[in-house]
Amino acid sequence: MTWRDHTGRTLADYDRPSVAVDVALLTVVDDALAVLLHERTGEHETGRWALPGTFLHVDETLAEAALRALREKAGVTGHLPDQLGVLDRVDRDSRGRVLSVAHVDLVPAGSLPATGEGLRLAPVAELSAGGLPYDHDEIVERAVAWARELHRRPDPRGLLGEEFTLLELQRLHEAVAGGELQKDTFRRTMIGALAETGTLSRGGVGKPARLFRRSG
Amino acid sequence: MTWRDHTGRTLADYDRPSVAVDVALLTVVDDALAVLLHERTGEHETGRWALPGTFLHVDETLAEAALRALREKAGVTGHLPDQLGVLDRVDRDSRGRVLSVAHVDLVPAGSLPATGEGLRLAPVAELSAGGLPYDHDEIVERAVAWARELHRRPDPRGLLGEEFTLLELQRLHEAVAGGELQKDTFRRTMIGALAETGTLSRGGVGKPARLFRRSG
DNA sequence: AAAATAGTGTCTGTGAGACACTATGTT
DNA sequence: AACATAGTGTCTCACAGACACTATTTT
Repeated sequence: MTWRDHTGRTLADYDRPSVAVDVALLTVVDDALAVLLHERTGEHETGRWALPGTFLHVDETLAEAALRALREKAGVTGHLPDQLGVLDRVDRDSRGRVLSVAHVDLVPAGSLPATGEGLRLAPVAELSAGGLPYDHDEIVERAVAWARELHRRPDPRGLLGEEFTLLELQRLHEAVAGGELQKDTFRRTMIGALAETGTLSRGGVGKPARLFRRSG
Repeated sequence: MTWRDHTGRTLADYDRPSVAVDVALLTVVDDALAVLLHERTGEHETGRWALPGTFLHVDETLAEAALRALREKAGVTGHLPDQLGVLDRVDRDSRGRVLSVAHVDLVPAGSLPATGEGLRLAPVAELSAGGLPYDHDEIVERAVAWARELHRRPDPRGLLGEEFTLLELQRLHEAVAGGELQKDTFRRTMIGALAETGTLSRGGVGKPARLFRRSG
């Protein structure tokens, strides 16, 4: 039995907006924070780079749609983005009324497919205003702020793998923060959430560094 | 000219979810944080108290829909809620696939219409789990967390009016925080964002207190 | 020996938290 | 005088930031 309102109409009788999801998938390459873009195909948009996105189907959750967008548009699997918020300007999409639920994740560069072939990792520091279609510039801006807030803890998304030196951890955090950090302060703020493995790094110049893993 | 995809379809040819907005309108009454509820009317829901909400129309923004929900369901005007996030469980609404974009605001109790008549201010501490329909319990929970984070600054929403004593400010912050605060610490953390008016409170017992207003 | 990186001792400043005291009004 | 509320001096603790030093490795 279908629900009807006081005028006998069902939900299907009312005009509805479309709902899209867009995903800002962040990673760190060459000590710089970057976002995954894919090249659009279609009549008036070839050559346009944008965030992976898709329309929400009626039988899936936002998280499922975000996963599907990553898989279909960028060949990426294995990551579960967080929700950032809804972009709702009435004229944000020329195809009609489309809400976009923005998502974000921060993942190891090694977990992404090879770039080229309509796939690109763009350093966020080099994105100019207006460089992305729709309001994707705003999504990236909010995604970067999300990542910076997240990085009060040591490598919360495990971009470095299980074991790492404090210098490696600091380089990662500097890439996300977008600036240099001081090594003694950094060490003392992070050390509380790290555990020594007991082994030392090998193969570099200078004094070998202790290896740590995340803890607490 | 209407946009068409590669199969010649327009956006209207695809099945879409409905989008609702729900608003957790918080206030402080009797030194306690409370949320505005209204009584639903309709066949199977009379007697059910819920957050004010409505369906998003295709030609309005989420903010406009939130304002409309407050006006039509609760007779409240003059407040602009913030967006909290999207609730998207596939089965959250038995009428069909409905996303809810949750909103929140914190307003002076004096700016609300009289309660009674299907309108109620429920202290959030007294709401039991499962007491509200849909996932409105979760919305209220997130709204309270939002208000607590907001209250790192003195009375950011101006619930006290222009001038107030530090004790009045402390009582407000205790209501939002849901617990007692220490007066000397509270004074010193807030005083930097306050300016003295130069006048004193009148009419109470004990030493008259200086009046302050927000600044910086 | 020189260079490079790892790691720490220590000083300073800030700010929260807590205790106890002083100050000034009403009853 | 007793009480109630306002306001502050001061001690402690924790932590961020900065400087400079020591430690251990490679070249």
